Amino acid sequence: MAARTPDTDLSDTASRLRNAIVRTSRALRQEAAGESGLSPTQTAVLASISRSGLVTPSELARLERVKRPTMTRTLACLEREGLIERTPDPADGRSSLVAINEAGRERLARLRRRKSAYLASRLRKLDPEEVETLSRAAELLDRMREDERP
Amino acid sequence: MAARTPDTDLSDTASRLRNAIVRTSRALRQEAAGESGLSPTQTAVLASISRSGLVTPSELARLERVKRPTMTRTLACLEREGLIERTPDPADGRSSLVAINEAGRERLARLRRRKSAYLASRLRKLDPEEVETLSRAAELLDRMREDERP
DNA sequence: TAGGCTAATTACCTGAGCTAACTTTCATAT
DNA sequence: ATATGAAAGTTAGCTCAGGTAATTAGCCTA
Repeated sequence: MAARTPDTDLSDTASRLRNAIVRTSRALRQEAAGESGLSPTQTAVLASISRSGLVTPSELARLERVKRPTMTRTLACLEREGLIERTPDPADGRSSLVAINEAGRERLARLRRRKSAYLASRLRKLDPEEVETLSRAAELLDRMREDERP
Repeated sequence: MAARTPDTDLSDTASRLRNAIVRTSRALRQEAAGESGLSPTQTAVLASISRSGLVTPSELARLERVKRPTMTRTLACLEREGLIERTPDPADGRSSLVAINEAGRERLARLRRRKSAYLASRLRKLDPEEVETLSRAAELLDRMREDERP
């Protein structure tokens, strides 16, 4: 059986991880402001829409773990930018279906190239083994959040 | 010699890492709102002050990679909460020196226990080896940001 | 000692999260 | 058939945390 990790170590790791994430997230936000015109939040939502195909605002809010009014605002912004389309939901008159359009796809492709450049340029300075560590960390972070059911 | 990591892999890793960080950061912010009374940003600054001893607002802004007015506001908040003290800088009349006080140290200790609980409780469900991966990832994220000199 | 640089602050803008309250629509129970 | 309750979306209004521009006060140097 695997050795138990002492709680003090876990707290320490948690604390360091938290600070690293907060600061990196801030750096990402700043980077975004300069280049692309879309914030990390907006980019994440656009990517979610792209992955989902046709999706309701509520579902998006659930995916992004954000409350519905927040998603309403973000979608309004993406729509203003002309990156998404909305059609009425034929199955539910209260709802609408959101989809990415051609401009959105292009923007997303460009963003993936340019905006990941911030992290990618830094990843490029690391060993392949360190990149692998970060890649696995990304999966772990996502998995850690999965069993939240609030 | 180590195999070169192809750029497409780097972009992919960068993209996944970015989304994971953005979403985790959001989860942390929500968690913070409930419990402790201090946001992740405020916590990070208080921890920075604690590490630094006596430090000027400008230096803190540099450490946290934030503009000075932003730091002014955050410090005002920490001061209102009675967690830090300011003394005039004997060497420079324009500046002041910031230090954590006893209440700040206590709060920080409590925060480290309580606020890391969010991450710690999730870390607890992972294998020790996975925790180790995240621990190394935290170091790597910090190192990656270090060579920014804008 | 005049002029320019730097530290800090103030005022104001934006984005992104939240809750509360409202409208419209759906589903259901009577 | 209709009344009631739940759910989707929005609107309004709050907060925090970032930013820029402009101001004030102090430092330094030619």
